[in-house]
Amino acid sequence: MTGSANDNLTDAMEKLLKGVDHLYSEAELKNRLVQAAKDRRQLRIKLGMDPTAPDLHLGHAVVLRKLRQFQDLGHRAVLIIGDFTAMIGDPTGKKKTRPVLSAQQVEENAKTYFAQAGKILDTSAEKLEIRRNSEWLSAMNFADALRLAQQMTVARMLERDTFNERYKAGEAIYIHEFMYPLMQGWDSVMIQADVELGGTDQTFNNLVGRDLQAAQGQHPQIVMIMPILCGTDGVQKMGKSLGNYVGVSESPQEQFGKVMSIPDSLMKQWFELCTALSPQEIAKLADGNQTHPRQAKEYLARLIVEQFHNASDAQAAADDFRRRFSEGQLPQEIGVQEIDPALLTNGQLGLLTLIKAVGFAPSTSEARRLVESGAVSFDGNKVVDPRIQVSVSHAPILQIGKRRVCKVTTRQSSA
RNA sequence: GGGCGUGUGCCUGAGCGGCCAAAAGGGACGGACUGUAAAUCCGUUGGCUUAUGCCUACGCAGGUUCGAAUCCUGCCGCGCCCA
Repeated sequence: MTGSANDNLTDAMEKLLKGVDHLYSEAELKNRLVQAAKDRRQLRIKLGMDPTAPDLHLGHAVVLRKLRQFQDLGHRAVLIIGDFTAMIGDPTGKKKTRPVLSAQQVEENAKTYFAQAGKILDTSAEKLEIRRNSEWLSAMNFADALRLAQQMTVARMLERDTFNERYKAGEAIYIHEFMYPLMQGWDSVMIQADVELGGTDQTFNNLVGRDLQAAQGQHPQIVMIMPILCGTDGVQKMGKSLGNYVGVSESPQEQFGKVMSIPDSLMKQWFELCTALSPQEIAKLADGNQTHPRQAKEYLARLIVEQFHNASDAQAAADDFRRRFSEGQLPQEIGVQEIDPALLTNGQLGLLTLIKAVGFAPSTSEARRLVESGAVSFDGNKVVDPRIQVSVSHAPILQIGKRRVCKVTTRQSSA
């Protein structure tokens, strides 16, 4: 009994430590796991979500996957919807004041969030608890807030990188920004978190939670920090606004293609943070002498697509990719775009108009540029003259570059 | 409250009253080469039913000029310094 319990613990620790950037602290986590097993109690694993960004990508998935591991070991994920803290916004940079979200917007964003997070998390009731921090934060009055502020010194606040840098650079730091870490830390107190997960940018906030809990006589939470995933450009961290992300709800084709486009230098990190492969397997795949980089990348792409779709979708995406980009052929399935018959004059319309109508270019000028630069082919023939008129009665294929292809038909006037 | 400074295209950042749809770099897009990798090279990068044409653009509103992103006035935003 003791022997196998120990083995379980070792296994669990090994699993939980994989891919972790920082852990405060390993010893505490181990003790907490042992104690929980003894008390037959689930650990409460906290993760905060920002209700303004409902589009999840691979970067979010890194932390969510870690949370899932805890769930698989029997623990309970406690997701905090930061509806109250969203009024401030995490002061990671100099952003304009966030618009206050209505309760309804928060609700909708949360719904979208869970629809996506559900692809990764175990959503069964005993493994997942969802809370909103307005629940306790909006009930606090000024005196409560002051008591909370008493727990922290300015010097301590200024340790935080973003504050430190801004302070040294002489940039403005508003007092209310100091409240953010305190509020987030208070969340930990209120839900009695055992562990809080987060990316490296959350280190300070999460550690504040530890202090506040200790001051309230709770066992301070263990803080587990995951690395920030690099985006497809291989330079900046993955983010929606940077356009270098792979979204969890994108199509298998899109996900596959995006993964294939990452720089080789990024593969190792992605294998580590986005797949369940062992370090040994990863070492083999990341070594160009043992595995051809293209091979390795294709495998990576499949593993990732599988997580958000399924194995056969991943296979299909791989086949499609090969066909289109390696062999330069048209895809198996070509999407059909219908255009408004009103655009036709004597059964024809200008090529530029067509390109715009099917959404391949945002403006006629852009369409013109594409044509003039030799990117466009119609009906299998390259077209360079922007003035050409075409007919679409035979459902011709329009292609721009390698990625944009469609079959064009006219919409049947049904009304 | 006072003083000084600043506000340009997706971003950074030049810009003499005319030659500015606006230098340069980045990014993005298209092409060549490839493994939709990296590196390199070429082209494009406000809009307009298709244009040696027109329209809209340099924080906002006015003004001075034949003519303004460039000068003047007011307003707004941002930053620094003094109080």
